[in-house]
Amino acid sequence: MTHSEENYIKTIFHLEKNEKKGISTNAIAKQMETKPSSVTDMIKKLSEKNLVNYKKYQGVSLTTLGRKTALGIVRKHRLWEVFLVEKLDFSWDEVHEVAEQLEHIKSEKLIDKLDKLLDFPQFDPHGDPIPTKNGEFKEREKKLLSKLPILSKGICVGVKDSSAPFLKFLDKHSIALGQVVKVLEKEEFDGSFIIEINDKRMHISNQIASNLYLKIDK
Amino acid sequence: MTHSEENYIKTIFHLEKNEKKGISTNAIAKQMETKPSSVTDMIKKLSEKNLVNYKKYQGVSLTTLGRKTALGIVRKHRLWEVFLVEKLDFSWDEVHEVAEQLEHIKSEKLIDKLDKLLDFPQFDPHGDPIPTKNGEFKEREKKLLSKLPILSKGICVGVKDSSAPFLKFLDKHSIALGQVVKVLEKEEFDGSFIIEINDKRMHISNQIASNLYLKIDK
DNA sequence: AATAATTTTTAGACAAATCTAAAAATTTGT
DNA sequence: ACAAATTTTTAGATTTGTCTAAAAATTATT
Ligand SMILES: [Mn+2]
Ligand SMILES: [Mn+2]
Ligand SMILES: [Mn+2]
Ligand SMILES: [Mn+2]
Repeated sequence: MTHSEENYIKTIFHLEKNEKKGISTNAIAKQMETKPSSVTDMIKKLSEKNLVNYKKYQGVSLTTLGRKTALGIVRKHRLWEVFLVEKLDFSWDEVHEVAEQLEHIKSEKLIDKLDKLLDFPQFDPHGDPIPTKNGEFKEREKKLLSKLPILSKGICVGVKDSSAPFLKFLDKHSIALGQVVKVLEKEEFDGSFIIEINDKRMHISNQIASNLYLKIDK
Repeated sequence: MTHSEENYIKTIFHLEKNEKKGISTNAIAKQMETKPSSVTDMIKKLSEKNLVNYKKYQGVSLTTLGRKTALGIVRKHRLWEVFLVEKLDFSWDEVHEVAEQLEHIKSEKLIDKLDKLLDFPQFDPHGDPIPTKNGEFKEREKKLLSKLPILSKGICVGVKDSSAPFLKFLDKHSIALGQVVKVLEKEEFDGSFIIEINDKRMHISNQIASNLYLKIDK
């Protein structure tokens, strides 16, 4: 598989998470910053190779083989992100770009050994799950802070938006994965929240609350 | 720079080590397992970009910029090889192929951090020197075992042929870098040698002796 | 249900990197 | 020095992945 083919497969995989129907040509084009006509061309090729199901004008979905392939790429991407943070002291806002390149390196042995070096991590630096060698993929139970009832308590386990600006914002305000959070108040007017984090009260906008995942204490 | 351009630059760099004159189109084509006409095309592009000096029919040589670029790629290749051996337990005959891919990853920070993680190694698993960040490149003083006078003693510091079959052969016979070697006898008839290594006498063919580098004790 | 807007596909073009076949230049051998 | 052999370049084709512009199909609106 070429880099380009892998990127398409990965994009379709991610789009399928929030979309039960076939993925549209336009959605893929927008995500990949390319033109719909280019997407159609590539989809035909992927369809030839049995990686996607495709009927004209009907959108596209991954085949079993396509899904397996996507999981392999996502696995590599996320393991490399862990490596960059854990072994090379990258911060979590710097890893994605480099992982986009590293995910295309072809060597099963390399990725198995890397997995071992990192002690078989289950989640990447952004809290996203890492598929196993066999393609098993367990999403953690987690909810957006913005969706929680008042007085819930939980642990910060992930981000929905993992763009560098958002991650830097979190760093700046000392919000990190693993921290205990309590939702104190919601301001209905603008959807902002008052939370307790690091034993400190803090006011966060709705935009922030809508991009932080918590695991709820039972 | 594309992967392909980088591969050409690196090939020319390696060919320049054993050739004072311009590097011929055919030599590049043979090394890269491609056709001379493809080489001509690429050379023109590299020349446009000021990476090589080129006059029709006169062979090619790296410019200062080209050499600097080549050193960067070689640095990355060799650092990744060290990483694979030191951190991921690859054997020295398995690293080259993967390093051929990894050398094209673009991230200055990545390579600097990798260098640090590995504690700034000076040589790769095959005994080849690793250029510094600034492109300094110190060849170690070393001689082929086959070129040494009888009764010289030295330490095995490198291999000329770093193909997997040769490296596996050395493994099989417990010959490794760092070992002390004494040249006991040379058989003029077939150019083979009797050496002492690991406190054991051993008979090695001329082919082996012509591909092992020793650093001579003073 | 007909028309308008949008989405998707097709047709044709282009840049990058390669190839084959043929032409041009250089090198070798007598 | 000249012909033969070799090397190198050119010309033209091919594949991959992309693009623009136009046609076709689908979806939304009145
Ligand atoms: Mn990422
Ligand atoms: Mn991630
Ligand atoms: Mn190598
Ligand atoms: Mn090496």
